Amino acid sequence: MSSKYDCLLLKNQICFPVYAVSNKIVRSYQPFLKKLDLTYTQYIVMMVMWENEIVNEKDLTKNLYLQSNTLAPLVKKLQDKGYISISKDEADKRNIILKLTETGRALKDKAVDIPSSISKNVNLTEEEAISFYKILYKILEA
Amino acid sequence: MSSKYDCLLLKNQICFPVYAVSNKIVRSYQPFLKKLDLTYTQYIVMMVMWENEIVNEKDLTKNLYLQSNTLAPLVKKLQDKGYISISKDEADKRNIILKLTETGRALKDKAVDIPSSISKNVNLTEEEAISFYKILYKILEA
DNA sequence: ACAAAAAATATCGCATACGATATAATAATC
DNA sequence: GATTATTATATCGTATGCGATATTTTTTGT
Repeated sequence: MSSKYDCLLLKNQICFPVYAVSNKIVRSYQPFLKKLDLTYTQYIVMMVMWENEIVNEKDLTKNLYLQSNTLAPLVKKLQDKGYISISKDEADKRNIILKLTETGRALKDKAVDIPSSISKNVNLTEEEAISFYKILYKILEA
Repeated sequence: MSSKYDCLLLKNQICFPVYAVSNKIVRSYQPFLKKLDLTYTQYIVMMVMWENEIVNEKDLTKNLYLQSNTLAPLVKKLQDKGYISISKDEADKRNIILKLTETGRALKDKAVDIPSSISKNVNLTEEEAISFYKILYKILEA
């Protein structure tokens, strides 16, 4: 039996499990990140900082697919914790420049074991992981 | 060149794109849901209500992979909008019973076009969608 | 039946996310 | 070079999500 309402069944939705998995992932990170005094979103900001050391806030919003009004209070917290510094670009005062501090760089060594700890719970096969990755980025870049 | 820090690169992470796609999906729903006076989370609650009409709050938390402290204020808002009613189970007063109202049921007809509007933006092939779905539920049920 | 354990929700505090609007700085255009 | 358009952040309000703790109700064990 099918009805015009079938598309509204949770089990027929593709968007819902993405949302649920995302929540689950963020939850599963929290106990590990607590040791670094980071939330999940703060952690992905730090990942960008560890990779680039000096980052324009505008680039950060693009890298993380988030907006300035989400990131602004968050990077301020990271500054308060001493992990980054915030300054204005003298050449173009509209731009905010974030710089990794020594304390922030030191955190990288504590973070390095986290990804493997998480992936233990996820447990995808190699093919699944590759396929999953491709599809996710296909959607992100659409 | 590889380093022990490679696992901390955003592009090598599987968790990050899930999080970013989830945000993107929720964002893309908002203009459509605004017409129904619903947020995304309220919408998935309504999907459960449309399917079941009468729902135990405990079952709702399980179906949506969310907690009571997230859902409690949210269902109260749905009650305020007149879409559901909230009552206690007389047989076991710990249980909260949610019931779809007529107004809530009527909303279903307005919602029925939303899923196809969204999937136009996503644009996965049939195989991709199936594979994606399987992997997501594998993670959810792990 | 009564105390202890378990189950379910209630409450609180904190940290996102995002739309909407405002403001500041720079670029473009004539 | 003054005006307009664009770009980038700032501010505000609303709605989640979640950990932690407390409270209420039921179940269990004896």
